[in-house]
Amino acid sequence: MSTPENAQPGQRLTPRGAATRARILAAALELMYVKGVNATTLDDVRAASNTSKSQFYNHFPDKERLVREVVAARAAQILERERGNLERLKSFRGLVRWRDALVQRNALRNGAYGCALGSMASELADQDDQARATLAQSFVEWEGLLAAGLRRMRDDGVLSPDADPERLATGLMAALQGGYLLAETAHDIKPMEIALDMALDHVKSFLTT
Amino acid sequence: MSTPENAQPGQRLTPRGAATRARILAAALELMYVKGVNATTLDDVRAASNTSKSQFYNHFPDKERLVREVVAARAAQILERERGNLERLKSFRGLVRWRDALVQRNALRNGAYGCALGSMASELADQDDQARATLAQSFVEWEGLLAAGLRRMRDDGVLSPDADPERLATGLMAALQGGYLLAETAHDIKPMEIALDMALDHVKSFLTT
DNA sequence: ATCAATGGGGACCATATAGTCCATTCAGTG
DNA sequence: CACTGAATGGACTATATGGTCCCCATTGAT
Repeated sequence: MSTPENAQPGQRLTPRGAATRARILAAALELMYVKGVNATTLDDVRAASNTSKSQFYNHFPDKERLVREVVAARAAQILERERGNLERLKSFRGLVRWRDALVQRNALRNGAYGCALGSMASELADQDDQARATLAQSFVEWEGLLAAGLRRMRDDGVLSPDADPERLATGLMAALQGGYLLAETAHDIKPMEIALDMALDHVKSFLTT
Repeated sequence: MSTPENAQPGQRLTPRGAATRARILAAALELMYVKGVNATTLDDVRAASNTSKSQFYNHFPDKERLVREVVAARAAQILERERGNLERLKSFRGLVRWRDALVQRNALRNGAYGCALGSMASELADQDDQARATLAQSFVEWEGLLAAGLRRMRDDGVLSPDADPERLATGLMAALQGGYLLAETAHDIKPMEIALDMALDHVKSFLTT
């Protein structure tokens, strides 16, 4: 049988096959970021990954599934990165470093493409409910990393007891996402800097020292 | 000649023709909002507007032009509305009313589709530079309305002299757009409320009374 | 009524795109 | 080496989609 009943997990997979699958996913990850999900065709992915049609359908039942795996992979990648940036957050300076890292990364492209997660959210939220759910969950986890750091700050007495970590985290995430969007549209990261700085200023108002 | 040299302005246009053009644009405006720009086909527009292919190409040279007119029309519509909501802004309570109006409107759909301008910005920014420029300009004008109101508040002594109206306006817009995105993704307007409230809290910190 | 110009209906075309299928090659195991 | 299942190449199909074209209808002016 050329097309496995279940093009997903299950049956055996040689290292060679696994490498092909990884190449396809990596190409799609990149293309869907820079061109957008809907504007990326399977042929684009095929060409960029140096694979053939049959290889694609050997590993993915259809395009929708590829999209969902791309969403999941991107979410995992970003959460991994953010975990590294936030798991030891415990001071306002740490929050500033977090801000700087995001701004610098986005400055490299002058804001182009926006947030890898946010742009997919905007494109898929009203089109693929499963993808939307994954994205929503990812934002929750991302905010959770921020909230955990803010909670540590509060518990350490850095932030006042009436600071609400979850609320602040949501506000920071909104400022970040809004900043990404304005920067992408303006081709200028200034709005992103302003948005984040304003959110940080708000956090600062809860500092005890 | 069936297709006018210049499918845009120029040659005569009867009321009948104008009505057809308006119907096409209105249908595209709606469809591109709920389905997204790229996911809206000319056939969708044709069906929704009860027109034929030749009618479309009588009034628009191609799809790209339609998209640009949709962007311009939406921007004009939103700026018109926001002008009404902001031109007399001169108190913090006015800002709260502005927030409430946006949240309520978005709550009707539980956040679905997001901001009509923001979602197009995300989709078109890296795809159609002319559309991107129009959208960027529209955001600037929208922020300008906010900034003008904030400046009135500062000049009236409602806000402290060190409040920066432009900065605050950009921060408010980012919070709004980020809030839209998170609400759209979560299918819950709560994040939008939190984002806007946090931005308003920041403005509040500049109140003199 | 006639005529010219605008508006309209819809068949038609070229291409892009998702998806199918099968013959062939490759790699591991007896 | 022979065999087997996975991996691959790539032709092929069906359909969607943007865009063209031709002819007919409507309308307003003379």
